[in-house]
Amino acid sequence: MTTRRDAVHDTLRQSEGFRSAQDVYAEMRQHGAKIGLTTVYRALQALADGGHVDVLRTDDGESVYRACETGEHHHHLVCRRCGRTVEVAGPAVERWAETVGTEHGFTEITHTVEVFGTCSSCSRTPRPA
Amino acid sequence: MTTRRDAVHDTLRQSEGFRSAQDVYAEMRQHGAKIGLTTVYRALQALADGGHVDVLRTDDGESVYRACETGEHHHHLVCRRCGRTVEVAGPAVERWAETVGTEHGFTEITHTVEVFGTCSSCSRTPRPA
DNA sequence: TGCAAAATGAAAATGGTTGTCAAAGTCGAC
DNA sequence: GTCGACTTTGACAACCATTTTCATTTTGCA
Ligand SMILES: [Zn+2]
Ligand SMILES: [Zn+2]
Ligand SMILES: [Zn+2]
Ligand SMILES: [Zn+2]
Repeated sequence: MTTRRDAVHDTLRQSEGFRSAQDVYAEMRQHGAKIGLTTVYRALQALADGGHVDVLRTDDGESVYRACETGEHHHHLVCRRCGRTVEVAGPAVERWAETVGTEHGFTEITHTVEVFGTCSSCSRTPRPA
Repeated sequence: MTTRRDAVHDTLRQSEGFRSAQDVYAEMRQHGAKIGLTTVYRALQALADGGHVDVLRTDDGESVYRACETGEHHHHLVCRRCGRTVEVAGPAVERWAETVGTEHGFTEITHTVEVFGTCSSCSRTPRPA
């Protein structure tokens, strides 16, 4: 029953970085999969809701997904050129967020933290412009 | 020449939290301002590009803007209920981001950090559901 | 005053995402 | 094995924030 969802999950697992719904859809069709775009969107949503994949928004507002190794809370170091992504932990950041929120009387504190950069492989190739 | 842009900036300054382009447009019209939606979008973009206002994306992909007090690099503690926003500094986070990026061979490191919570005023009102 | 360049905004286009709904698949009950 | 209730699927249309177009002001300046 979850064949489609698993297929989407698998496709995501084979990707190095974050991929958009349209990316995943295109790739699956490329590999001969018989699936609709709507279903890909639904599968990704379900996977995200269930905490099986991570989601974030690109600068241009697109949602991108990634099947991370660890199920625990973590953040990402993403290459802005090629998308290569490294999962990173930040105990100091976790504490800081909690503290700063509490200090101002806020409760139920959450946070979003992403780090971007140019990876070593990409910084070797000629500059963009 | 920058009359419109200043008007948009002023409207933003009178707001406590982050506001969307449509919000700003609606409020300006409410107050009798003669301005088009396109111009509001352009003004906000220009202000953001010039570093005069901060931008971030809501969970549903909308861009929201805020005229912050300080021009220096900072982050935000935002009430997810009423939008009240506090500007916060996080030297530890700045260092952590730089370090974690460098450790993995990344250069030109940037980061996005936002903290969300329920402010003391809001946590006094009855629970949502 | 004259006019080229910049700003404006109404309307149309864009594009990712979600809603609709009829067709296809699932599965236990009989 | 068949039937019917329920779920899943996906082509297509609808949404909606944002961008593009482009004709019409407005501005800056000689
Ligand atoms: Zn790279
Ligand atoms: Zn964290
Ligand atoms: Zn609040
Ligand atoms: Zn910072």
